[in-house]
Amino acid sequence: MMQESGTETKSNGSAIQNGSGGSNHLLECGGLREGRSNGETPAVDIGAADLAHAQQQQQALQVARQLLLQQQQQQQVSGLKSPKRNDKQPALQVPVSVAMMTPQVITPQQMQQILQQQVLSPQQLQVLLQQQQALMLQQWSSHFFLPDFLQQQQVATQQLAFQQQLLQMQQLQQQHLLSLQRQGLLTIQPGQPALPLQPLAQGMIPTELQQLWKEVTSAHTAEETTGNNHSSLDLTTTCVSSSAPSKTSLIMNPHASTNGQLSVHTPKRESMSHEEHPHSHPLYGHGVCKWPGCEAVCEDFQSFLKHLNSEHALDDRSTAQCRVQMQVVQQLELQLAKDKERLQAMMTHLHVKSTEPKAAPQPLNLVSSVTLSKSASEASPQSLPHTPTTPTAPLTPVTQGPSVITTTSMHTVGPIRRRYSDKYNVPISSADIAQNQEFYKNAEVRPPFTYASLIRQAILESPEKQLTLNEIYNWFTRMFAYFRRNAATWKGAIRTNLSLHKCFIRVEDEFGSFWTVDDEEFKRGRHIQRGRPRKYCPDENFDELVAHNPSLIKNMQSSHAYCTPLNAALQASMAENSIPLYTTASMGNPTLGNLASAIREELNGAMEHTNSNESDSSPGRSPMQAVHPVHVKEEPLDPEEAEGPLSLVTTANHSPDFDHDRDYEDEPVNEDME
DNA sequence: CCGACCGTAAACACGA
DNA sequence: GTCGTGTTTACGGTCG
Repeated sequence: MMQESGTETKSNGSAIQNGSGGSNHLLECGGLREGRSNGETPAVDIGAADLAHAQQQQQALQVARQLLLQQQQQQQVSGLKSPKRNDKQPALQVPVSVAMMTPQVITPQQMQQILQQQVLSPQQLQVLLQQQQALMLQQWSSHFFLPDFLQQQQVATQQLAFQQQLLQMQQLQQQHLLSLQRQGLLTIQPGQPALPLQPLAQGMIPTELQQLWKEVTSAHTAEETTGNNHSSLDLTTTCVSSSAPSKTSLIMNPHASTNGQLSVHTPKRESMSHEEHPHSHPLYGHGVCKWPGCEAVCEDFQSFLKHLNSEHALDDRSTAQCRVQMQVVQQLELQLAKDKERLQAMMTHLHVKSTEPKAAPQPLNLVSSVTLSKSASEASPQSLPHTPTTPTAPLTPVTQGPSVITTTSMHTVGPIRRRYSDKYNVPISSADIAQNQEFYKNAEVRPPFTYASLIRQAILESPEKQLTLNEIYNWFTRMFAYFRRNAATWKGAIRTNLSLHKCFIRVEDEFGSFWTVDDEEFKRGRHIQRGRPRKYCPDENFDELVAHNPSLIKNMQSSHAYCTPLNAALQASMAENSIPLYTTASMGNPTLGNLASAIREELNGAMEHTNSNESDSSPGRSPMQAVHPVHVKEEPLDPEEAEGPLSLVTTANHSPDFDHDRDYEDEPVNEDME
């Protein structure tokens, strides 16, 4: 590849020898064509936003987790009369009073909906949860309003005797236990199945229920004191490398969370604090009773216990509060599970993007002998992107090619060989390549883009929207490890594509030639029909003419470029594309800039007049000729008309010289055949 | 099956 | 003559 710099040296005075991926512009900055010689793509920060979202999500999850922990503590404590639990104190306290001002009442369903639909920031989540909690507590404590389920519950409890209350409490606790079981917070021992509890309990007498209650409670407590339950809740570091979790595994099952190092801080310290601080209690903090809606001031722990036993004894009110607290916890858990799932998907998604390249060292050894088509068929079972967020998406080892992740659309995953046919000739977005930049840079995987698309991308990525052939080569080798081999093959393909595609415009100046792209033409996807004479202009006289006019582009498309006006579509296309094409070139490079300005001016002038079909061009407009060349055609509906028009050029140029182009005389006919 | 597209290889021309 | 560049053609495969 080093040898390829010869031409470039000629053109800009500094060789480009960075086939392995160095930064071109540094080497080229001294050249006159420095502006356009850089095909380098600035590193795109593809992951920043995603990571930010993931971080935010994780923060939200942490907050939710903290809230959930506390809620569970409160729930457990409020629902249980076990003496063991009285020694415990919550490590976290929710400032319930903060949110009391919110007048709105959000039903659990609404809250759940909100929580499910949105990714809340930590602050938002916290505020929302606090508000909701506060509201609910207010409602229960005042008995002004209760949600339906609560009303039913309360009516039921009011009609029940103490025995029934016990039964209800037992059911509540069973629900709680079931919930905890689902979450993996509670390990049900073999001899102590929890599921049969429900039918069992219904047939039990209160004393039996109480006994069972105590057993379950103690089991729960014992389980809790180990800290395992809490550790299972810690999501901070666990989800990166794990595969997409199933719904069930999402629910914080400690047995399922084997893949992540469980963060130690919160859980164990909490449980230890409970053990180590006998006077701590989840419902007691800062001298205040933390019973939902209570906030009674208790001078010391003893008075708190007294208060707790007196004011929050087992009655319908406490039961209702407990139940509501359970609802809160459940919703938090649900939200947590969903957020965790979301985070999991996000992390998996980002993980795939960031690490897959290295994880797939020899993803597809399509390198050498396999043809593009073969690789395409192997690599891409499908041609349309699908969401990477689906659990199935990420890594399918063998057949998988690169994971293409689109940010804008984060949706392409897998080896997608994109073929940009004329019908589906959608340009590759910068993101398409950029997002997988690292992958293709490191893995010798054939990019699922056509040469034309890649060439276009290379050109468009360049500051000046123009590259020399050598720069295009460099871009390929720099951006794709795959193109660091078999140079002859793909370089030949590049050249062929440059010549073959209408969208690529060769521009020649005094320093050499470079290639630009007509994006509109590219989107049209038209190729120059094979067998038809094209850009090549063997006419010696013409060459002579070009020699006298360095800015003249050689690859003028055939004679009709000089005798027919541009069609409207072409004009629009040119107006859109040509100016940016040259704008940057005109800056910072005097010579080329002048040339570019001249071309642009000429082009603009031509644009304004082409509709007239008039040959308004003057000899002085010669640079202009250079520009249109290639696009001359292409109104599919009316090829001939499309062909026709372009008179920019000048009678003067329309010299006998061009008549030698008889080879191209039938071009319009051929194009019509398109 | 057909045609368009694509990738590849090759031939050829041209200029340095 | 060699090399880089550019064009054109042929061929086979894929895909709609």
